[in-house]
Amino acid sequence: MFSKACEYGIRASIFIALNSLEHRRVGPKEIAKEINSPEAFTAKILQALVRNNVVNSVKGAHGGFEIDKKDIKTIMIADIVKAIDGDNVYKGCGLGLHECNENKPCPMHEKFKLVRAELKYMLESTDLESLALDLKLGDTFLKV
Amino acid sequence: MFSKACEYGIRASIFIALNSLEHRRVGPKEIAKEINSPEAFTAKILQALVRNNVVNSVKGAHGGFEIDKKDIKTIMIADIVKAIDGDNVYKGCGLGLHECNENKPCPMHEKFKLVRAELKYMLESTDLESLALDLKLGDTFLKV
DNA sequence: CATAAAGAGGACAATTTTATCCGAATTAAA
DNA sequence: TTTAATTCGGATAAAATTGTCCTCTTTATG
Repeated sequence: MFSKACEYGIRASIFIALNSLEHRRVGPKEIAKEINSPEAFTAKILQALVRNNVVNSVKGAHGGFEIDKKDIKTIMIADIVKAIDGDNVYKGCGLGLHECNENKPCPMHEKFKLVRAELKYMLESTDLESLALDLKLGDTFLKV
Repeated sequence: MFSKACEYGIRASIFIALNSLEHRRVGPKEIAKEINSPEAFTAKILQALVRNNVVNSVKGAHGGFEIDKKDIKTIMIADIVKAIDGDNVYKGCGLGLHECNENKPCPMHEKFKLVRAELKYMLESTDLESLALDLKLGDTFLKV
C-alpha cells in the first residue's frame, strides 16, 4: 500500500514521537535499529521529514531527531506520507488513466473513489500521539 | 495503488472482455494500442493472465486473446490483480511489520483493516462485465 | 506439406526504488 | 580552540520494476 520509504518514515516518526514524549533525542542509528530498517536509507528519509517540518533535527554533538511535544498530537500520518511519497497515494486514477476525472470517469472511478476516501480519511484523522500512546518506550513493536 | 503491470492488466482485460462480447479475438498489438500501453510489456502481462486462467489464448494464425462469454460476469477485478501482483495489495501490515496480526496488532492495525477490507470488497465484487458494459466498443476510454 | 500468422518465453536494457558510502558542515563540550 | 559527535547532501551501487527484442512453437489455410 505504501512504499518502503513511507513505511520506514511512519515507523521512524512513531519512534521519535515516543521518545520526544520522554524528552529524548534519537539518532538515525538508534532509530534504524529500533524500527529494523537500513540505517543510511532511513537517514535519507529523515532528511525529507525534516525538510517538510514533520520532525525537527538538531545538528552537532548531542544532536538528533525530535518532535516538539506540543506538535505530536497535530501531526497526522497523512503529513508523513505526503512528505515522503507526495500525494500520489490517494490521487490519480486507479487504472492509471490520465484523463479520468469526475466529468469523464473511467469504469472504476466511483468504486475507487470510496476506497480512496476511506484511506484519505484514515490518514488525515490519525495523529502521531494516538499511535505513540498505544506503545510504550522499550516495546519491540516497531521492529518486527 | 496498483503496479503499472496491474493497471495495464485490468485495462487489457476490460478491452478483451468488450471484444469477446462481440465475438472478436484481439492480439497484443491491438490491445496495447487501444489501452495505450507498451506492447511487449503488455504481452508479458497477458501471458500471466493466461497462466492464471483469467483470459484465454488461441495460438497460431487467427489466434489472439479472448474470454469465454459466460465467464465475463464471473471474473472479478480481484482475480486479475491476484494473477499479476499476487495478493500483496490487501495483505500484510500497512507499516510493513511482519509480525503484526490480529493477536499482536501494530498501532495502525485496526485503522488499516477498514481500508483494506473496503478495497478487498471492491475488487472482489466488481466483475469484468459490469465494467465492460459501462463502455462501448470504439470508446477511447481505456486509452487516456 | 509449406507457409504465414499468431502466442510463448528467454535474454537483455532502461528506469525507478531501495540502499550504501563518504566528505562537508554544524555544534556541544573538553 | 580543538575535538568528537552529529546531521546534511551528493555520488554511487544494488535490486526491483518496467520495457524491448528475438527465436521457438503452434496452428489455420492454401
